[in-house]
Amino acid sequence: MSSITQLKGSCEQCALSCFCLARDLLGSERTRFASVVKRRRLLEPQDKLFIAGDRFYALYILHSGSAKSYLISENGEQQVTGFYMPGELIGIDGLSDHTHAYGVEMLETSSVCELPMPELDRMIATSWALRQRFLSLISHAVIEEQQMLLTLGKLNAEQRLAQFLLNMAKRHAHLGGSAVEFNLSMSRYDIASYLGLVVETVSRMIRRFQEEGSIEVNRRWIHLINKNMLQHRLIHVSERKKHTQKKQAISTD
Amino acid sequence: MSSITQLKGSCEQCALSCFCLARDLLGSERTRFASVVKRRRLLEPQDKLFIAGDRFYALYILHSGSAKSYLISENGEQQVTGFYMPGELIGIDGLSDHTHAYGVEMLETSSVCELPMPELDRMIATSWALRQRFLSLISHAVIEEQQMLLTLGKLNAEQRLAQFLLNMAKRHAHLGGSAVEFNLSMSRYDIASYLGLVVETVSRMIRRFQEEGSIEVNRRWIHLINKNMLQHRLIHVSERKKHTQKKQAISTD
DNA sequence: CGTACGCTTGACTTGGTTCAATCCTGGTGG
DNA sequence: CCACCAGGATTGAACCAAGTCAAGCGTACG
Repeated sequence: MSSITQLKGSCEQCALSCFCLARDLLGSERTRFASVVKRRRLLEPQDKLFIAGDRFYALYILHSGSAKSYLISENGEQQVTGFYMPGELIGIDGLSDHTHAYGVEMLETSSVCELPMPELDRMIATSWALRQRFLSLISHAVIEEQQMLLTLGKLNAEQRLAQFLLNMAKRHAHLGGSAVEFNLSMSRYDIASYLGLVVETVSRMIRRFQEEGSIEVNRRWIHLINKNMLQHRLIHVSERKKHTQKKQAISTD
Repeated sequence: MSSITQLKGSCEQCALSCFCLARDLLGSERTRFASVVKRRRLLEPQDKLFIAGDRFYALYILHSGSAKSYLISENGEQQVTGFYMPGELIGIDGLSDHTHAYGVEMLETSSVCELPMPELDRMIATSWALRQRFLSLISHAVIEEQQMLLTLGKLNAEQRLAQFLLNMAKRHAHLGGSAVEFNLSMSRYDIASYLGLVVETVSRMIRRFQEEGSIEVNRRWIHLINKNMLQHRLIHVSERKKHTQKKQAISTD
């Protein structure tokens, strides 16, 4: 297949290297890191980078495009557990027992840099900067997931969507895009699954935000007109609930 | 405070070392690991090992007792994000930006081994076995959290509690305890928060399991009489839901 | 001994799901 | 070029699982 491109030693020219695992590497270390990148794989929408149960042998950096990770529940439903954007590390679920615990599927035409674990491990051992960066990225993934546990555990549908949109905006901005206008690469079904909702609820919440003038939407194109209104929802409970909370607040001395 | 005990070089005698970060270390490496353990801290119930925002400087291994990690939501509610049992690694949320992202609070009188990061990092760099074990534990934490995202995203209250009880049983068994009889160290409130439910719902689900004879409960003491009945619920939809579906199917003609 | 707190229980309410119908829109083939 | 179709997305109506509210129980502890 022509979906494999040899790109050894291309990290120096890669515009993404200021975001990815190589971010903090200088001169010779960056060159050495480039040699760890075995190849760059080109993938189409719905292509799977790996699925649950696959043998783990490499980590990946998403170079372009986007992807989702997902688990299949015991009764066969798909639960989306995360979305990946360029520069992000994919595959750390395999480090535990050399078998992937979840699957990763591309949302659009994408390319990923493949980092075979033996080579990467050797460089992690010897490069302090890479080791710090690597641990930092893993730790960040843990924190993001914890945040998501809070989202699923405590927030209502409206708040979950607001959080999701603000998070997407932040990540787009981080990559140099607009912080208020962007295209979602995932379907409403993926968003719903990720947020622990059904697709109808997502649709209704989007409409609600549009009607109040917080956002403008056209299919997958999103324009955040008033971020504050979205942020406000995360802090304050919806109007109806407020006076019951006041009672609790008084007893918090 | 007398809550600090100097225990340098005690890993060799530690019964837990076959579970913890030192598991795969042999002879001299294990001795060296013992010197990384700066001290063992003794903590009382409700003591905080660290809270969100604290500066990160060490990782910890829970030596005895148990703990919970938690986040505080923007409107001040506590979300329990995980429980720790002996041998488990605590504090990886700090590796990202040297600040703890969540808090960890003891559930009972506990002791933790403190591993200052600079020393641990040096050993991770030089010991292949420790590095593998370390990455494995972190990866395991990621997988556990992903599993929890599925739990919160797809399972109903009954299934969440069943999953929780089976998971607790498995972890107790792993530590050499009984797989069917154990004491929970956390309150119903913590369980409810962890499972994204309210305490009343947890109470009702416990009663439901007792009434059907799956479990026996006395305060925090749990006896799993019929694990299969609990496991069954994770795969199949509850009976009550089934026949309401049937009823609807009948009334559709 | 009493009181505070963890836990349980019952009655009621509701946010989000389910079911069903319809509307887009992009791709395909005649 | 248009007709057709499939799958994503939206909308409305009805329902129910879990939350809320309120009351009461039991036990640990000062």
